[in-house]
Amino acid sequence: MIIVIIFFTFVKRIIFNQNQNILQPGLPVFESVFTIDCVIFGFQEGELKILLIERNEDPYKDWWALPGLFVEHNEGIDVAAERILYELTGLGDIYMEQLYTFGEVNRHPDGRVITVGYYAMIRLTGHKELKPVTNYAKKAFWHPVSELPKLAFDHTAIFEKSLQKIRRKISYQPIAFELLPEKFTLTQLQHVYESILNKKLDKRNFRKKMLNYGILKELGEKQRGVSYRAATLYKFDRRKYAKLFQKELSFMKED
Amino acid sequence: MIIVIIFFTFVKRIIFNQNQNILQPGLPVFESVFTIDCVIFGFQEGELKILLIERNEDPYKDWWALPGLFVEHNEGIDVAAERILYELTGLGDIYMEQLYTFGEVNRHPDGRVITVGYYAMIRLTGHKELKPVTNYAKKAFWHPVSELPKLAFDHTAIFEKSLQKIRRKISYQPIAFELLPEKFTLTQLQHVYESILNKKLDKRNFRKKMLNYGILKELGEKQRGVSYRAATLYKFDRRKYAKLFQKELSFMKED
DNA sequence: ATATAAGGTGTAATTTCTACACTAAGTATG
DNA sequence: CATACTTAGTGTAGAAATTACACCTTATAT
Repeated sequence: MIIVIIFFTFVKRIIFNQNQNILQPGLPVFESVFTIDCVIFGFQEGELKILLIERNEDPYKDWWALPGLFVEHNEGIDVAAERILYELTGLGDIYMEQLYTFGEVNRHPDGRVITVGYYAMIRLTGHKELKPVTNYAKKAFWHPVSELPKLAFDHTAIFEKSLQKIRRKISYQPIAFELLPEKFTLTQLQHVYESILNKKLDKRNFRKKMLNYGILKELGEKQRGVSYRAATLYKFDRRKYAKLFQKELSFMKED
Repeated sequence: MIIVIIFFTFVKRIIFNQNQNILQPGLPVFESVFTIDCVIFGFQEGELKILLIERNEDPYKDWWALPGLFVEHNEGIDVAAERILYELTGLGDIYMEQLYTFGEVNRHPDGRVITVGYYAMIRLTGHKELKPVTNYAKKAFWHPVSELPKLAFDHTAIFEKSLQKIRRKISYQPIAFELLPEKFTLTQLQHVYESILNKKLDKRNFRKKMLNYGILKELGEKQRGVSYRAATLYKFDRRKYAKLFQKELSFMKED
């Protein structure tokens, strides 16, 4: 009996998945289901938002959730993250970083599912259309982080971890531009910081510090179409930004 | 034929693993094998070391590797990390933090295996005996990070990531004590920093800074059994350390 | 022309960081 | 017991970064 089962198990593997594991006998091998969930931050209407989907599948059908799906056998997890985000929201070519892996036994009601969280901060101009490409999601929608709905699974915990992460990150790397349009004012930039850190910053000190980084390039232009006095527009200088970033990295690598 | 295979697959699941996944039909579910690898830092003979095992199983039999094994279905990954470290090295009750998840397709020669890296910094006094409890490992041994052997799988990359992580970490949190005995001298502490950061630090500035944190308690005692002038011993003040750490956390949580 | 709302600017006090070199104290040796 | 040796232990001045703080300017709307 047992032999028959083992035999069919192997046949199944060969048929369904060439890349399936053939692990040494003697090892207690358990296979698990593996997903990726994405926390995508955007800045819209002066607020920090994240991208949620409305699920179209059980469990948690009709709930809001982070965009997340299963990882396939023939794709690395970084690549999988990009595919998954695209399939559920229509957003492509988004570079995400790994956040944390959530592997509590009961985090998924239907069985053992381990998930890797990814996060990114993106620019919302060019108004990318949100439309799920598969039908695991009914729709995708930006929600302000200040008033998130209840989320499926442990997604609230994943979101909170990602918020902690970007708070830390903007404190030692000036990456807040990623949330703004190409051209932005210093006040807009300050608002991004304030909404991530959730506290007010001093205007003069903020400007002094940002300009001192030396990665902002003042454009000749002013804001257009705004009531009251228009502010100067800046963009960030990729060359100098790269240099600063390298310094940051070299601090980490330090030989 | 296919029906028979599916049937036996279910039978196998029921027999071998009660906790197996029962996931909704319609989803393209691929199961993967899941492991944890641990990077354990220690400080011995004035050097930063990590704990390696000599593998007793294919693939990479007889190679040096990070202690790592499969995660079981009924254990969360944090718990699994502790179990795995114990089984391969005999070290128990070690609190580890998650490092990163490595999920490249071909990182394991026998199939798709995703691994979660964990790391810890531990105190080597009380001379914990290293003896593998299972026979997946022949032995466990401390290796200086300055001259590591070639490691199995992508374990060298995992190690490098962990080194980056602790470098960052000691730069904003004074956690280097974890590597030292209960009572230590400031010079010993400085050596720990120097070997992690891999650069010389200024003695006076280092002492000033450490004492300013206010988490070191000067014991009345001096070093014993040392040639030449004995240095003052310190231990770290858990209460004040906890306070500082809370402040650190509250910076992260910030409401 | 006037009111309104945001843009934009400087300084002083404090704290933190960096660079730098000599004396003190205990052990080992002859 | 005198001397050599080795590590312990200490302070200061200049530079850089951080903080707190308030008013005038300028474009638009009425």
